[in-house]
Parts: sequence; C-alpha cells; structure tokens
Amino acid sequence: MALRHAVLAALLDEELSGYQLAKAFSVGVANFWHALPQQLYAELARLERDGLIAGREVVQDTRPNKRLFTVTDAGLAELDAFAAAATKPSFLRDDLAVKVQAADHIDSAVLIGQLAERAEIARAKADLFENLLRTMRGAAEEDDFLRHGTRIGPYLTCLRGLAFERGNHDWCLRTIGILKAREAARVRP
Amino acid sequence: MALRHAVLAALLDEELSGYQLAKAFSVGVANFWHALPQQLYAELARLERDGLIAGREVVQDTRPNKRLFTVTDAGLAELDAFAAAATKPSFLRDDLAVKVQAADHIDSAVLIGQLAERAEIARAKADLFENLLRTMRGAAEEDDFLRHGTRIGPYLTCLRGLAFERGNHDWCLRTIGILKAREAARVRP
DNA sequence: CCGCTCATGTAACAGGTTACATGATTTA
DNA sequence: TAAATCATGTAACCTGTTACATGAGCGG
Repeated sequence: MALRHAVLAALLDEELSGYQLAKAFSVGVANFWHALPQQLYAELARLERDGLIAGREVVQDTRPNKRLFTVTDAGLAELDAFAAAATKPSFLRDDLAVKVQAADHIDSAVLIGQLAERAEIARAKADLFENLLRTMRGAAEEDDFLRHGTRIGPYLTCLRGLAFERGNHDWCLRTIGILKAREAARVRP
Repeated sequence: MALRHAVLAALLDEELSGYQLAKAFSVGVANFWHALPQQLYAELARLERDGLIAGREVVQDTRPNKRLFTVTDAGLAELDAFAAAATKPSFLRDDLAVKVQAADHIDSAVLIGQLAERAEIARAKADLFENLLRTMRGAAEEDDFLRHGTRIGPYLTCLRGLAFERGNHDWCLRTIGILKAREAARVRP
C-alpha cells in the first residue's frame, strides 16, 4: 500500500486535481513513483473516504468542474508513520534488460534499435529533469538552495531521477557500441 | 507477460532447477528482473506446459530430487518474438523515494537512518556485482572479453546493475549530507 | 536438537494494467 | 474539422505478494 503515500507526498506541496496529479504521475515527471490515472482517481477516492485528504470543488465556466485535494492532519500523521516504518527494497523490472540478458541468442540489429530508442527517451527525460531542477532552484546556486531553500524534497527526488536517466543513457550507448564492435569482429575477425 | 521472458533469458546459459532459479532471482543477483520463488515455480510449470522449456528429472540420494529446465526451440522463438516487439518503458517505484519526496514534512533523523541503511545495501550489492563481473570475464581484460567473449548478455545486465547501485549509493550519501547540513543550519542559522 | 539448506508447491489477497465510457472546449 | 486538452471515472483482467504446507539431511 505505497501508492497511497506517493499520492500524499505529491499533494504536500500543491493542491491538485486528479487530472493534474495524473499528469505529474504519468507524463515523465514521475521521478519518485509511477501510476496510471485510473489508479489515482481510485486512490484519491479512498484517501478522501479515510479522511487523509480533503477535496474542494472548483466551479469553472469553460472547463468541466474539478476537485482540488489537500493533505489533512490525519494524512500527515499517516505519512509520518509510513516514513518511520521499514523501507521495502526496490527492484528492477525492465523488459529491455531481459532482452539484453538474452543478447547472445537474439538478433543484435533489433536489440541495437531498441537500445537506441531507449537512449533517446532517457536523454529526453534527463533534459526534462534538468529543466525542472533549474525551475525549482530559481535564481539561487544549487548548494545555497539545498542548504536554505524550502521544499527540497521534490528537488532531491528529481536529482535521483536525473542520475538514473543519465545512467540509463550511458549504459544504452555503451551496450550499442559493444554489440556493434562484436558484429564487426564477427564479419572480419 | 514478461516474467516468462525473464525466466527464458535466465535459462539460456545454464540448465537450472526452480530452486536455483529462485536463488538467482531473489538473492541479490536479480540484476535484470526480480521475482519470488512462488512466481517462478508457477511460471516454470506454465512454460513447460506450453513447450517453451523442457525439464528432466535428476534423482539424488541425500537431497530431494530436482527438475532441471532447458529452453526449447519454441522457447527461443518466443524470445525472438519478444525481442522484436516494442519494449515497454521501465518505471520507478521506490518507497524510499516517496519518503524523500516528503522530506520537508517528516522527521529528518528517521529519513537519514533509512537512507544510510539503503546506502549500505547498495554498497553491498555493488560489491557483489563487481565480483560477479570479475568471475565472468575471468583472466581477460574487460574490453577483450566484451569484444570476443561468449555470453556477454549477463555481463551487460550486470554492468547496468552495478551502475544503478552505485548511483543509488551516491544519491543516498549526498541526500544524507544535505539533510544534515540543513539540520545544522536550522539550529544556529 | 535447533536452525539452515535443498526442493516444490497451493491459496488467498493486494495491486497494477487494459479496455471502455462521456462530453465540452480550445488549438492546429 | 480533426485532434488534443480538460475532467472523471467503471469493469474485467492479469500480475505480484503474503501466508502457509511439507519433509529429509547437514552443520554447529
């Protein structure tokens, strides 16, 4: 039951609607958790029912009305309890890694294509994260912001996302290089 | 349905029993996928039923008998098809990241403790991966092994695991440093 | 003799994914 | 005028996790 806490954590810094939350969780920016809109709407309903968040209706003319959610004191207490409990280890689950594991037995041209695709996605995400970080720290130097800024949580998770995507990118490119070198070596050894 | 392919990929290089597979998938070495023993036994049964792997009984005196599994031609074809299909993006799902996201609202002593714990786990895993890599390449230089060695798939996924755990470790330590500096700044600003 | 390793599962439950449904408004 | 955006969900299905079951040998 950790989607709960991910939603609470996301609502700490801004009041959001389900739709806005869904954007934050799916469109790239999901640097600390990933979830689909359907999960989020369901989870918001449960959180509100349990009194951990409170929603207020915002009536709009041109757009459909929306409900903005805030974390309640009970919600904060729940997050405290979550933070104090033992952290579950995080595991890898990546289709691309499975394909690379089988690299010696499958067509390497296909694999190289998929690695290139992933490298590009990783690069785009890294760029996005860099921009987000710049926006968050504003005019301040990074060290200064981290020492004295308010709300560094999102900044810290974004730093992790950035490092992760850079690692991804580098690994894809290196793997492509190795596979190509082997192909060349196989043709004229 | 990707556990299927992860199991197939794991069985490519050695004939394994369910028990041995389970060890490879749970005890640390899960650098390209993670799964529990129960999932694996169930998946092995399905794979055998579908003719993608073949099992042979090995009778043992002192130990209970076991069944060793090998990938069939149909299994290889299935892996080929999987490799050719579009790769699903991989997503982050980490309790610790959720806690860090909420860093501004929860007790930082607790958080620092959990980050230190995770840093230690990451360090241990990185060490393990380094040893695995050394074992895999044997006497050869890394470049040489990667260019001419057989079975580099597992080596490549292990490289990724290593980079991932190092990134994890660095991020945990850096985050701890930042949180401590902020605590100090709050006491005497 | 207690706990660990080998060896294989079943059953119930929680969590995540896919497919589908609706409908107005702005942008290309 | 077609497509994307805003806005919210339901239902069926697939996947992963937790809890439990069994039993022999080996090491401290």
